[in-house]
Amino acid sequence: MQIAELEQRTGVNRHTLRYYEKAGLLQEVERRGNNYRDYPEKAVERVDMVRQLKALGFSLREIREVLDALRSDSIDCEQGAVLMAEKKAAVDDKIRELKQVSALLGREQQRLEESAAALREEGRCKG
Amino acid sequence: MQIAELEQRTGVNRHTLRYYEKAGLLQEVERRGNNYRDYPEKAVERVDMVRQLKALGFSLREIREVLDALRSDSIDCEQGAVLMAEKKAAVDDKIRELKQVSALLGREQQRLEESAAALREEGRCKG
DNA sequence: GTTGACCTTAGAGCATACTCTACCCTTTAG
DNA sequence: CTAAAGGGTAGAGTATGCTCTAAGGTCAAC
Repeated sequence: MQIAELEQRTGVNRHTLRYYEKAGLLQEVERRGNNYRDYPEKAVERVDMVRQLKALGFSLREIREVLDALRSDSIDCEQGAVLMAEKKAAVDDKIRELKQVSALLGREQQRLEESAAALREEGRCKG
Repeated sequence: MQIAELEQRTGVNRHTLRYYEKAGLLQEVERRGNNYRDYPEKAVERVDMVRQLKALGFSLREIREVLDALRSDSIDCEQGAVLMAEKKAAVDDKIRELKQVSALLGREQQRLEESAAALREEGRCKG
């Protein structure tokens, strides 16, 4: 598929797609005779993965490492397994931290709701 | 406390601390007669919260919104409760996504470990 | 064969979040 | 009093991750 289709299907700007390619995030990009890029179907999935990991706070560098290991034909197995384990540990840490944040936000939300209810006819919130 | 102590206790560069203050992330910073900043104890906690949220992929703007609502003496209760609910929903979404990523990484790790074991005396990994 | 919608590259510009430099003031110790 | 250590501001510089512009090639329709 051409870049316009990938842009439309992923919602990622074409300039950004070329940027990702330069950054090594998209490696299976063929060229036609006219020098136009020709993306495989899998590119959609791959770009979505990049978007997803990005939203979770990973840098492009980290995402590239993960994608490289997932491709796993250019990397040593054990090395790949170690990298996966590391990334998984990092992700699991993030999950733990986010759970704490979620709990904190939940408590605060409740507190604010109670104050709001109590002061519904008195005026402003006083925490 | 002075900026050097806060820098040392949080591990955050003093330039960055001043930058955070300008960005509205640290609002309870007093000044002494000599114009030196005088941080309260709570600042340590607050900076840690910023660090934590940042690591989880929140922008300073988002962090500021959360911290503002947590301070909750300058914001309407109901408004604060709504913001908290929104941020909590965003965090919970992230948790769900991270769990999927963690599972995927776990599967890949296992796959790579199995390949590594199988090919231990054959050579390179072939996925 | 020309118009218009595609595509290409190189490089400029922008937002965010630092990080550092320059230059000057304050405090503390000798 | 002076030197060293620490503080202040303003603003420059850097890294990341886009996002856009300029200049030009390609292709399908008329």
